[in-house]
Parts: sequence; C-alpha cells; structure tokens
Amino acid sequence: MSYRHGRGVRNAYGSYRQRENSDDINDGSSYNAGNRQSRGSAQGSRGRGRGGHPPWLKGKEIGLYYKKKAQSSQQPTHAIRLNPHTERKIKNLLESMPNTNFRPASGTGMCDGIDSKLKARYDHINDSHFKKNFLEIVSGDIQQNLTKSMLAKSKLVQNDTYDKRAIEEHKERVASPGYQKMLKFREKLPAFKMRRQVLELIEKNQVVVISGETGCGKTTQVAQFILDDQIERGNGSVTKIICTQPRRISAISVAERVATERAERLGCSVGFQIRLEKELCRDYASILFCTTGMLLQFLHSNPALTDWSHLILDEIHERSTESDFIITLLKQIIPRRPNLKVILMSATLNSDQFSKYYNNCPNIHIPGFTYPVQEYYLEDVLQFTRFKFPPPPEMPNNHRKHMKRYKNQQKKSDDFLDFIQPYLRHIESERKYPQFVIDQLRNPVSEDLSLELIAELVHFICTNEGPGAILIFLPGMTDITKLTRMLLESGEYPSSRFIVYPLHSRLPTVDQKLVFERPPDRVRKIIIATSIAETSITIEDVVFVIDSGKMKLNKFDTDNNIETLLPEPVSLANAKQRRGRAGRVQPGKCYHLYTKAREMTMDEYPLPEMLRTRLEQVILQAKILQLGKITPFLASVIDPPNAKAVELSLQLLMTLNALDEDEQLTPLGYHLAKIPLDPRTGKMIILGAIFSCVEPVFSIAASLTYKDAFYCPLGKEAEAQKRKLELGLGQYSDHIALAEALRRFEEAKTRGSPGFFCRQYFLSWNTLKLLTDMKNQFAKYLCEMNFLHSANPNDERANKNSNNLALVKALVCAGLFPNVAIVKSVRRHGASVVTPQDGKVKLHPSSINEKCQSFPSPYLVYFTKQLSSAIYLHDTTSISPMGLIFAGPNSKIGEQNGKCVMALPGALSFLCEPETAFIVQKLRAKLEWLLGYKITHPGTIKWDSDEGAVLKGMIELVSQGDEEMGLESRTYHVGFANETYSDSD
DNA sequence: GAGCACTGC
Repeated sequence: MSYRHGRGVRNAYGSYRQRENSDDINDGSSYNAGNRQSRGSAQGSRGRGRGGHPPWLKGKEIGLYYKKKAQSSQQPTHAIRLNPHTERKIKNLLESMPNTNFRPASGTGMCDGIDSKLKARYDHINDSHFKKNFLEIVSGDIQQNLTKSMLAKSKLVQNDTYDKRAIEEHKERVASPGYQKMLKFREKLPAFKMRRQVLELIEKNQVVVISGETGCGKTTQVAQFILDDQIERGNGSVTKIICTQPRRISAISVAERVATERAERLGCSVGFQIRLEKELCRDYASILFCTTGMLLQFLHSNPALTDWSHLILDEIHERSTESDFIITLLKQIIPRRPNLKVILMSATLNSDQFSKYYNNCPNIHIPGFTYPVQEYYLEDVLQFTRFKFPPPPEMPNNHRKHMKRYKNQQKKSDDFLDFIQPYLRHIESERKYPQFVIDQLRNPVSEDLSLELIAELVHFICTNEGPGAILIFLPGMTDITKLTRMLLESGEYPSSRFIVYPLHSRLPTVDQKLVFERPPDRVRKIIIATSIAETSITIEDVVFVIDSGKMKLNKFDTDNNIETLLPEPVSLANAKQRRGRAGRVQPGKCYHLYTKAREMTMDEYPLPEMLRTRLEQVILQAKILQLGKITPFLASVIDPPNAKAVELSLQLLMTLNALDEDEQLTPLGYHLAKIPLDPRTGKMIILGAIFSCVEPVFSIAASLTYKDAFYCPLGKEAEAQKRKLELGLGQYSDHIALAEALRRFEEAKTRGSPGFFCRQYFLSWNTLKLLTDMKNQFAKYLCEMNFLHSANPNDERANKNSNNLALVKALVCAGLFPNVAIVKSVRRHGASVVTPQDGKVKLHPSSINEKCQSFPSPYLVYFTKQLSSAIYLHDTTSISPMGLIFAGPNSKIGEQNGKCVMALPGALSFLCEPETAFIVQKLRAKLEWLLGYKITHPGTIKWDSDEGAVLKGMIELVSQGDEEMGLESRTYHVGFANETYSDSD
C-alpha cells in the first residue's frame, strides 16, 4: 500500500525499548503509545498520586504550577547517539581539518566615509562587492538615500519628439470609432462629470485626496484625465503615472479596462505589473497599474520615485500595512520631489483622516451610484420569521468545575441585559414591534450566530419576496459548510428551483466560477460566503443580502504573543459594503442579524492591518530603506502600532540574528530584507542553497509564505486528506507533503497531465503554477546574490542533496527554529502536544500528523500557530533530536543527574555520551562559523574542500538522526508520479 | 475535528 506510518512506528518503538533496557536511560517522555508505562512511573516518583498540586495554591497559581511542571518534565527528554561508523567518520573529518576557522581579515580599503565603528565591526568581510552594498545600507539614512536617488538618471526628460508623437497619437485615438463608443459609456460615470474640478485641484496641489464609492469610476477615470490633459498640453514625454491596487486581480483587470476604454491594447499607453507577471507600458505618456507591494519594491531601488510624475494610491481606506507604510514614507519623499503629484483615493467613510494626515490637503468627493437598498435589523427579521432562540444555558449541577464558566456566562448575560434593556424599553414605547420580538431580544443567545435563524430567513425570502439571488455572509468556512448542508438536507431547496453555492478561498476555483453564472429563469441562486464576497468577488445579480454581522479576523495578541483568528463583530464600513452588494443591478434588501442597538456600538472601520499583525517584515522594509530607529518611524504612521508589538517583533528579529543589539541590520538581515519572504522562510531558502537542497526547500518556503495548494473540496474532505497523507511519504511531515505536491506537479507537467494530477490530489493548479514561478524567482534572487550557480531551481548543482529527506526536514527545522513543540503522549483522539510558550496546543485537523497514533520523535517544528477555537499548529514536521541540534544555535554541554546532556535554548535538552556531545558540538561550531562566513561572503559551495566536508558531516548527522527514528531518509525521487511511494513488503 | 481576505523588482 502507499503509506508507511505503521512500519516506522514498529522500528522506532523497537529501538527505543532496546535502548531503555540496555543503557538504563530513562528518556522520561511518553510521546509514544508504547511508553505509557514510563510516563506513569515518572509521575509516581514525584510522590503526588494523581498529579495533584500543592493544596495552598489558588486560582491562576494552580494553572501556573502545572505549566511549570509540564515545562520542567521536558528535560532531558531524549538521547542522541551516533553509530560507531559515523562517529569515526566525523572524528576523522574534524581531525583532518586545520583549526583555523577565521581567514586573515584584511581591510579592503573601500567604503570611505563610513563610520569607523561600523567599519571595524565588519572588518573581517573580504567580499568587497557585498561589503560595499551592505555598509551603504547600514550606515546611511533616508535623506542620503533620497539624495542618491535624486542624482541617478531619471527617465522623465522633456523630449519634443515624444511630446508631438503623443499628441498625434492621442488625436488619432480620439477620432477612432472604438474610442468614441467607449466614451459614451465613460461620460455616464459620476467621475467624468468632475473631470475639470479634479484636474484643477491636482494642478494646484501636490497632494490631493479623492473620495468616492465603488461605481463612481474614480479608479478607471482619474489616471486617464491626468494623462490626456498632460498629453494635450505637450507634456507627454514627462508624464508617467503609477497607480497602485491592493490586489493582483484588480491591477490586471483595471489595466485591461482602461486600455479598452482607450481603444488600445495593453503595452502602449497602459500597462500593469504584479509579482511574476507584467505587461509594461511605453516609457512616456503612460499609466502603469501595479500592486502596492510592487511599488514598495520599486521604492527600494528608487526611493525618490524619480521615474514617475504622478503617484495614485487607490483603495487606501482598506488600510493595508503596505499602503499605510507608503503613505508614511511619502511624507519624507514629497518635500524632496516637489514635482511629484500624489493622489490618494479612498472610500468616503474615512477620507478626512488622510487629508488631515497630509496637512489638511484638499479632499474632493465624487458621488457614487447604486440602487437603493432597504435595510432590516434583527428585530425586523424576528418579526418576519417568528423565530425563537433556544433558552440560555441553565445552571449546571453544583459542580465546581463548571461553576466558573457559569459565573462568566452570568456576568456576560447581565452585561447584555444592561445594554439591551434601555433599547427594548424604547421600542416597546414606540409599539413598532410585537411583544414576542422584544422577549426574544432579551435572550442573550440572540447575539450569537444562529444558522437556524438564517435558514428561516432564507425560507422567508424565498416564499415572500420576488426573484433575485441571495448572498449570505458568514464568518468562516465551518459555518458555510454547516449551513450549506442544512439547506440542502432540509429538502426545501430542490435543484429544480434553487442552486446553492458555498464560497470561500479554499474551494476549487472551478466551483468559484459557477457563482457568476446567471441561473435559468425561476431558479434562485443562494450564495453562502465569507467576506471574500465583500470586495474580492462581485456577483452582479444579488438582490438580497443576509449579513450575519460577524467575520473572522487575524490579530496579533501582544499580551500572549500569539496570533489569533476569532470571529468578531463587523465594522460599520464592512456592513455598508455588504449592504451595497444587494444594489448592483436593481433596488435590493439587506438583512443585518444584529439589533439597531448593537449597531450603535460597532466600530466605524476595521482595525488597520498594521495594528493587528506581526511587524517583522515592516521593520525589515524600513531598515532596507534606511529609515533609522524603528520606534520613531512607526510612531509617525497614521495609526501607530503599539509599543509591545514593535518590541516583540524586534526581539524575534534579534533572535533570528537579522538585527543586532543596536537594532541595525546584520549581514543576514540584509539578505533577508531583500528576499520577498518572511524572515524565517527567507533563512530557510538561503540554507537550502548552501546545502544544495534547493528544489524541495524552495517549494516549502513558497507554500508556507504564500499559501499551500491543498483545496477543501466540499464532501470529499476525507479523500483529500488521504491524498495529502500519501504525499507525506511516511515522513510525519506536512512540509514534505508540500514539497512532494509541487515536485509531482512539475513532473506531471513534463508528462503533459498536470490537470489530471491536480484533480486526483485536490490541488489548485493556479496556486501550484504561482508557487513554481515563485521558486524560479527565489533562484533568480539567490543567483544574483551569488548563493547559486544558476537561476534555475532545478539545476543539478543546486540539488545534490535534494533527495535526502532527513536533510530537507532539518533545513525546514533550521528555518523555523525555535518554533518547536513536544509530543507528551498519544491517545486515541490524537497527540497531546505542548509548546514551552503556550502549554497545551493542538495539531490542526488538516495536518498529516493530526491522526497520527505514534511519532518517531517527540519533537515537532511548526510554522503557523494560531489561536482559534484552540491553539492550533497548522503545519508540523516530526524532527529528530539531531535535526534540532543541527537547527538550533548555541547548544551547550552540561550535566544533569550525573549524566551528560546537550542543551538548546527553549528548554530542549538531550542525553548524550560525553564523547559524542563533544564531536557533535565541535562540528556544529564549524557549521556556525561557515554559515556566518557564507552570509558575508556569498558564494557557492566547493564540495570537495573543507567547507564541503563540514556540510557533509552535518548531513551525515541528520541522516543518522532519521535512521535512529526508523525513517528512511533517501526515499525521494522514487520514479514517476504514477508509481506512488510504496511499501516494499 | 477545522483555515477571513490580501500581497512581494
């Protein structure tokens, strides 16, 4: 059969038992089902019976006691051993290598004018090319950076020939029937009527805010107004407009739309550029639509934006980290570029805030046009449906355990009553609603999401209202799946008259496209969606919107240093956007499932992204732009992130050795800031290049930071999970599955059957395609940086060790360290897992390891940890102790209970023979030095020299680590994909 | 037993 877990288990189990008997090492862990007994005795030996806590502890102290206890019982957990053969090999290797780690450091005489302290610190760097670039970045500041950028040659030079050519072309274009036909349409847009005012305002001011709702035409028209006006005035050669969009799709579709309106093809006066895809426009008299992230990249090499005459930032009301960052940076650029015109485009709601931020710059409003939408609230919906909420939970039997939960509930319920009573008294006096509605509203359960109520409301609309599609907004995928099932299983929605679509980002795109189709007459379309239908996906024929009033939002909880994904009440801006979705083709109706009273307490806008995410990447961006100390810069952002968030992200960057204690970029940090990846995965790909393990490691890095390609096909979840498990190659690793998915996809492509492969394994073709392109991009970067011979990630020289799965996992581990979790025991319902920071965590149900009944090692590394209904590790790889030693810097040799241990930061320690510990550490130190050297002297590895020997030694160690666990490490590339990984017996 | 949505020369 195609899956190998069972065999690994037997091996692992067998070898551990043997060890316990022969060496008298109590490994103290109980991650393996077979080790339950040892766990029992370990607890018993502490003499506290059923693991009780000291009786004097109260409340929180008890929790802390157990947390501490869980942590202390982690060490030492496991033994490191080498087989005599390997040990001898490594010893020989170390002996054959002279002890001169540091090559003579001679000054290069370059970089004059740079701070002597800095110069001294990096004196040992001999690579003059790297040194020059690096020191320039760490020693400069933004003003110098801008000056340098201003001095560089600009593409904007007045040129008579181009000016005239632009005028001629424009005249011809305007006269063409295609243009005239489109003009008729354009003239109807509200924005077109404001043409003169908009142009005048831009003429007179350097910065202008334009506000207007979707449908007013500002996105497609404003750039054209400016361009045509400048062309007519003979300024074609010095007019280049760059216009940013938050999403890739909108950058392309807006560019296409504008080209069509100008009766042109893309590539003439209109172009677009997004990551990995571009259709550039000509070098004069043109408009480039790009993603906001793309502009940020442009700013790295040309912070003064000297190649552009106009900058339009669209959709800035969405408050993405990228647009907030650019808006902040622009404040420094604007005074240096008085001829750069900046146009900020926003929805009406918060446009004043931007105008204020820019010294009260003028704000012009363009009215929008949509059909009127009648709004209803929970009180109305209850009246329509006569729905009754279930009674609030009752008092539990006097059980102490539940008492606390009950009291919390009681408190919440009391707060709710305090909040709702005044409103209920008010509507009671107005007599607008019958008594049963008011009674229902008094029930605190009325604030929770009720799929039953939504089902009733759908029923009500279908029986009492005219035709038109219904769009339902729910917080997440789980609720969407549940409601879809409820509706279909009720039998009230036969396919002859209804068509129900679930809609979220993890559904196969084929299914997503059907949503746009107009159903046959007398068939009603019901779409059950996440907030993806708020902005990203527009379904034209929606007439009825049901707004659950909740959405899931990613936040960074700085108190607990954890990322969360929890359902929250939507903001008024979201609610307005949802309502607008009902009025695109005709007057519509919107049903909010919260009361008018609740609406009064809702936030006006969603929290800006910069206030709810980790800031590592923002900090690296700021560093590469030479913005100096991060705190003052971030304090000047329109809504500054809190100090704790900045502090935590700085700490992580220092732990990763991307920043030094002065908050300056280190050589590693310098590389990481230039790679379009999260710092951890960035580190991973550099290591992948050094260890000649590029193909699988790049696949994993791309999947982790972009998104994995696995779909959630409705109704076939179990089958999809089985397929994923197959791709895991029996390695207890989600990351190996990601690499294998991409490898087989590329293989299937060369055979000409990628579509079949994607369907078979429930993978997204589009995502895999993009991931493949991203891998090529990484290779291009690392080749430019000198870490790779070629820009081809499949180059043989870059993949000498790609078939060594133990090494792939160790490199993943090295990138993700110290994200380590420990399996304490395995029960029937899955593993009991802890992390040093959070205590108990769960493996996410989509993980290969979630159903695992035993693990080859108690250690797991993970990339994503998120608090939702519990703290979940989304992706894990089971890693050997040797893999951890490989990944973790600064291991120390010590003694515990008379035995030698190797300890890593984060309370990880391993029993080890002193002799073994000594050579492992020595080799590890050599690796550490080599990595440091390679970072400051980027270059490819000479495998037959000393540096190659160090890497080979490390590879030997991690491979043996996997053999110890009973895993076969060299099982990669086992022929073609149709010959799936198979058990030889 | 479950993952809002985006993005990177």
